[in-house]
Amino acid sequence: MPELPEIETIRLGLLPHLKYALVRDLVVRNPRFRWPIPSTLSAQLRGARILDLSRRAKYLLIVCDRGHLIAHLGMSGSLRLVSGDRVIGKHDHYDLVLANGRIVRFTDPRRFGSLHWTSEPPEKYALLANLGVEPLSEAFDGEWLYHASRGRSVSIKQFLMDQHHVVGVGNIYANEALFRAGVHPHIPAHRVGLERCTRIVTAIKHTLDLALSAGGSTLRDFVNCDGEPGSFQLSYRVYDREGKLCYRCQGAIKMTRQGQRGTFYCPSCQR
DNA sequence: CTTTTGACCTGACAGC
DNA sequence: TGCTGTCAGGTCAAAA
Repeated sequence: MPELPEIETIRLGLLPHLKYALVRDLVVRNPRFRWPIPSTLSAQLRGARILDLSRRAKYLLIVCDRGHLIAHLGMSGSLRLVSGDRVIGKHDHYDLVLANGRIVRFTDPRRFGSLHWTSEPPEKYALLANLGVEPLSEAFDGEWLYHASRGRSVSIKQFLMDQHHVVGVGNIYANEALFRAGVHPHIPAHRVGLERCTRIVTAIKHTLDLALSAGGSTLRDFVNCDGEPGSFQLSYRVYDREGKLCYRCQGAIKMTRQGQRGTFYCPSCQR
């Protein structure tokens, strides 16, 4: 499923094809997502000029001359650039048709994705307005994490996964980053000191950078805009490795559940 | 205010 | 073989 590096990979892949492209149409086959695609959107988009692509958290922002199209890929969504004669699959829910006949096709078996439109500045849009700091920005550092987590009783892992604090850190990266930082996922956030906060931040940036520089990782069924998996085989050190041996200490990886999400960790390497 | 739980959806897989 | 049940995931809304 796409996490932040995967969205960024898709953005970079689509950018040369979409920048300054003219939108011929938006074809919606199935508007039923978490938020329905407004029926008026197609008409609004016809003839629009795409100026740029940007990203906020895991939202892809398609900057148009008359507003912003905001796409979220949920957990099973993909955006692929296809030719006009490509066969339409069962889960191909909408097409952004360009004037040159090429299509940006959204496929999402589980329909957790969504498509939004706003003519306001995107940062004012309700779903984006309360998002936290970007994990790859300079603002996100050990000091920031330390101060932001004071007085918070939730576990450090759940804190990191809360989009109101830091965006773009999903379950897999949270598990992996905490292992790399040597921090136990169950520790209450307020009890993680500055030194460990710094290690966590470094580990998050490092893990995201690794996947990013390799064009996305092969997280489950991720494919980039050309329909290819990421070239970087992110070998999980703890995620989905319950009962297997820790690569560092040879102890058994443990699995628990936090907020209905699987947590994987090494009890002796993470404290 | 913070924190927890439920809901959404469907493919994959385990167990009968 | 085929049915049923459970799980995964991101993230908002509602409940506590």
